[in-house]
Amino acid sequence: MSKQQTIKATESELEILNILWTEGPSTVRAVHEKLAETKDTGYTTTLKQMQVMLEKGLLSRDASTKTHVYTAAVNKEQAQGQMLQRMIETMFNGSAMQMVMQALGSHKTSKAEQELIREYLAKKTKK
Amino acid sequence: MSKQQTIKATESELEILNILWTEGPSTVRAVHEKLAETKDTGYTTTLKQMQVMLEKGLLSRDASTKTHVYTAAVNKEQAQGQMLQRMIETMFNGSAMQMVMQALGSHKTSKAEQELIREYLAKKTKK
DNA sequence: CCAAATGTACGACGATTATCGTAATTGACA
DNA sequence: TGTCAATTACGATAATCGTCGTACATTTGG
Repeated sequence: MSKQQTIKATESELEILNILWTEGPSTVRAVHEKLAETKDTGYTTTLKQMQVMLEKGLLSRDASTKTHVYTAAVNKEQAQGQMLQRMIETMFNGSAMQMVMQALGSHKTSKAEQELIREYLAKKTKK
Repeated sequence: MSKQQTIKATESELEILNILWTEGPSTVRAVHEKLAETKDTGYTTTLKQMQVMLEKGLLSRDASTKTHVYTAAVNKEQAQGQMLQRMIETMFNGSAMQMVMQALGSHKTSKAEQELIREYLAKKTKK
């Protein structure tokens, strides 16, 4: 069991990881098509990125058929937690609350979202 | 008022920005000393980074005296908001709640912190 | 007034990123 | 079974990052 010390990924890599996390094991073409919805880069770019990510241990793949199938090799929750933690440390002086407040205060977070968060916390408190 | 389109900063730059945000206008030496508490790089490295950040418009400076004084040129709340938003979009499928849940679920977030967040939200709800 | 000491400027270097062109491979099917 | 369209492999390139050595500039204390 290769314990992944610290997960380090760039913005682009995170995008790819997220696609794999939500879509499950996918081909390069599938990932690329998903990416193409928001950005405009060539197929080989995506391919290369995923090959590099494989090298780094961020992805794994099944190469038994012509069209390889890639899978996220890092745990979603763990990766998210680490990213968040890093952000909290470098930008919010280590305070998760400051970060949550910023997230809730932002106009980009909808009222509905805020309401959901409150409910979640209420439930968590009550338990 | 030069509208900063999108604030883009690396991890290192964020560290420097955060120091300036909390300490206020500072000299390179002051920033470097603060940085030295956690990392171990040379003075000129910090200097160069800050010069690059000046170039990029992330910092401004008063060079009227020998020892220049640098100031964060980007708004703290705006920068934090953008970073958060980007993270929410690329890693949490656009859901702030998913992010908050992850942050609260992490064992790195202390009970005390969680309690504070609950209080904050309770107050916000009551109002 | 001049020599340390303290700062800044400049540029270089290796590593990594994002991007892509082109070559090699392979599997399906006519 | 040979061809062709799709896919992967293999660099190459330009940009950015983090790092620092070294040269140049400027105070300031003796």
